[in-house]
Amino acid sequence: METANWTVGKVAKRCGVKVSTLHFYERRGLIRSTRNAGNQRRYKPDVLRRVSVIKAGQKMGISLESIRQALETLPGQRTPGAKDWQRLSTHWRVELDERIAYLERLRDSLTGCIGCGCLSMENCPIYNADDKLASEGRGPVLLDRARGGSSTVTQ
Amino acid sequence: METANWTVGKVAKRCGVKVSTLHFYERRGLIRSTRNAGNQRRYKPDVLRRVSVIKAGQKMGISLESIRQALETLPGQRTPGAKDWQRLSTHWRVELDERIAYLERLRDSLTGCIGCGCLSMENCPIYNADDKLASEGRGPVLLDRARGGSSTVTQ
DNA sequence: TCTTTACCTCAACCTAACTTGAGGTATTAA
DNA sequence: TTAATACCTCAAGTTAGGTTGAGGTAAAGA
Repeated sequence: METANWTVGKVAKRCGVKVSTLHFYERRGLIRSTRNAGNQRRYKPDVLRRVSVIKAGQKMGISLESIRQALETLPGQRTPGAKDWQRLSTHWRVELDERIAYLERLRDSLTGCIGCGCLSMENCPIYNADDKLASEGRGPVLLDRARGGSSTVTQ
Repeated sequence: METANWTVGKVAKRCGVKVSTLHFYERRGLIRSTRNAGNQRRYKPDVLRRVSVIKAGQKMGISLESIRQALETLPGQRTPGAKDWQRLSTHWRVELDERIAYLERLRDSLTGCIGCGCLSMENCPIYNADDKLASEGRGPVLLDRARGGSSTVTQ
């Protein structure tokens, strides 16, 4: 067991996130901490890698909840090693591939549309492009803010 | 001027969105309607294409606000024609290309990481991957829900 | 020792993109 | 004509991913 002696402020600075973000991640079960005598958080050094992984996952468009689930598969007792992180990144690599493929299909459709100027529901291939990823429900978000409620048509 | 005789319910059904979504889009200035004697919305047929464009843009990861701005460049008086929609899709095609390129860079970095199992802040290329797109501020979202506040580190 | 800086909790706020519901009016079909 | 839909507005709720602030305690350095 490694010594848990990183304070929340140090971790925040080192990882480039705010202290409040670390609190938030802890509430969400993405990272853990122990407390010192004065009830202050103390982290084991592997928290640094965990936060990196969280940020990397977010860049790939993976939701915090999915990241949490991925982190959950890491060994709880021993400190995760290279193999563990490899498994994780291999998994995400696949997701990233799918995401890229989806956007490429969209791009191809769009290229078709540029010719006809359509982009219209009835005719446009882009509208009917393979929606597998898009409709997969609780998928991730990319590069920015919310998209809100499901677009299911209960009508 | 085309006849504005689409009711909100018809448009919703045809476009696969909820009535409340159309109300919402109107409040946000993405679509417009006129009212009949009984204060009910009536739409010109080009609203169908506008909604398609909105949905296509969202699939590409473009925010509603950016979509609004794009739609704003369409002719207000005459009904937009093929040329107008072409200009729009050409513009988005570029954005989509950038987005794909960003994810590909990320994928390449990740591939490197799989070898070393790192994914860690200090060493991992993915962590320091070109963040141009990601940090461009109010960019769009992809395929799903919110990611929330900016990740600027004011410390 | 004293003061500054860091930390703690909890509640409330923020944005995007919608959805839900209440209370009431229009339109449509039988 | 009447009942069933469809529509209207406005306020409030939802989710993700955080941020902000108040009120109070701990630790660190001069």
